[in-house]
Amino acid sequence: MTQEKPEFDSLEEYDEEAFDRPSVTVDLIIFTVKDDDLKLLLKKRDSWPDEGKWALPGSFIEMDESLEDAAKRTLHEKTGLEDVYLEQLYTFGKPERDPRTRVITVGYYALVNYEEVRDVDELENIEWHSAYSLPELAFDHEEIADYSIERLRAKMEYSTAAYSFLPEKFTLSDFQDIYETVFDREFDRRNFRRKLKKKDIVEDTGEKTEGVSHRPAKLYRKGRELGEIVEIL
Amino acid sequence: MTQEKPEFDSLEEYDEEAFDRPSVTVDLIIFTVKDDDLKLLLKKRDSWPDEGKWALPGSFIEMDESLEDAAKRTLHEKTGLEDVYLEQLYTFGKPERDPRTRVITVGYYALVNYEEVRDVDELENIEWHSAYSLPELAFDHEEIADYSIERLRAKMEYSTAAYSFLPEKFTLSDFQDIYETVFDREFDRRNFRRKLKKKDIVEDTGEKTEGVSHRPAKLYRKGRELGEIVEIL
DNA sequence: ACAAAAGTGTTGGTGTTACACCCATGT
DNA sequence: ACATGGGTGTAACACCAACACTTTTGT
Repeated sequence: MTQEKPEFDSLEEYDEEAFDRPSVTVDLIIFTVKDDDLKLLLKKRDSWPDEGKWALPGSFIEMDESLEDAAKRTLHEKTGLEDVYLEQLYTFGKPERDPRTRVITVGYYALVNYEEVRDVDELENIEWHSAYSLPELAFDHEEIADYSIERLRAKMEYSTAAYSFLPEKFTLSDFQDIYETVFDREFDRRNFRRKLKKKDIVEDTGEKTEGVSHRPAKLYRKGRELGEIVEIL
Repeated sequence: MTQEKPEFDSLEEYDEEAFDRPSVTVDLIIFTVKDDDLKLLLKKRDSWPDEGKWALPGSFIEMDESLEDAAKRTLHEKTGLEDVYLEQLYTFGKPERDPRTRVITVGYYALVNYEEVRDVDELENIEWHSAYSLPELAFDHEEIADYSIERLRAKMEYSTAAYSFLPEKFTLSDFQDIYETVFDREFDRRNFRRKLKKKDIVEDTGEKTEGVSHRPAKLYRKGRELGEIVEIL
């Protein structure tokens, strides 16, 4: 606190003096939508501190990988997925956020299609939890999770990130259901559909759903790139 | 790369094994508007690497301070200011971004009123530079600066962050000039003013400018909190 | 025939854009 | 009197919110 504050320019001396360095991790908020519920993947902690509480999956940054690569690696370990929508959320670094040592964590959020995720039961102590009724979380992970929901909503208002939650072919109701789940409110069907079509967010495949006990719905595919900026709400 | 990848849960062992930890810094993008130009504060590097190039002011995180505190400390060192608009931008962590050692940097951007900044000439090798014609920057600071301009614009579209650039009392033209400078384009005066008034972004003080060689302008003050969310453009 | 979800248009109100002239002051 | 920037209203258009009935299929 009262020791010399090294200037950025003098990093060589800083190294020689071996000042303490913080640990740096990535933590992942892995979102999916399933059964009209927004869910995120949590891992139960098996040791001190916060043993038994649920935590966001995370790992340490390795010296030769970028932050995004670390996030992708962690995501792959937990879900078997690659090439999903992934975005840096925020960096959390209060000194007391981890009682063991100084840990700065870079949060990333990922949007995944539930059907494409490797069966999570293969992994010990990993489960999907509703974002709307989270258990008690370890460290400051509740703050991180809350913030990630805010950012997810902001992103989905003006981009096509929602494709991530859907299979290749989907109905307009599927699309709308995602929005109603994530925003936890209803939208007018006619107005919602009009916008999806006018802004070329969806593209007709010519196919229809089969085997449903009501009128079949047209199937659409994405009409823009994943994550492209378009006003949706 | 092929060594064991420690799981988050096993941090105690990780510590004992003394894996390398990255250095963590904050870098600041300190914006101001002066003479119809968007400017940011740069420091000339006086040693390897990139000696002679300009760099964003930054410093190392200390073990007992939060990221935001580190950013405030750095801002104070360079400008003498406290309590300014300050927001985390993004965290940059490519392994090769600094040739000396692994450095992860958390970018923060600050918006300051030029008149309130301590005279920068007191400090060696620190200068304001136009964001629209930056010199060659050290490290990946050009990328950081570019991204910060994008984010500054996004923020100013829907919040009152622009108050930061203005004195307590200002004219509607002053406010508009800030926007025209930051967005590098013109806005219709009547439409712009209508919105500022209708959304209570400005509040009449009853005073007028004095000593100008044209019609005096009404003086306003901020009508909302700094950084409050309101659509402005 | 009934249940279930799909599909579809119009209207009134609101907000946005584009545009031109007079006013108050200092020199 | 001139130069300089300050101040103001309106019309056309685009967008948005609210609203209910018919269609297609499976059981």
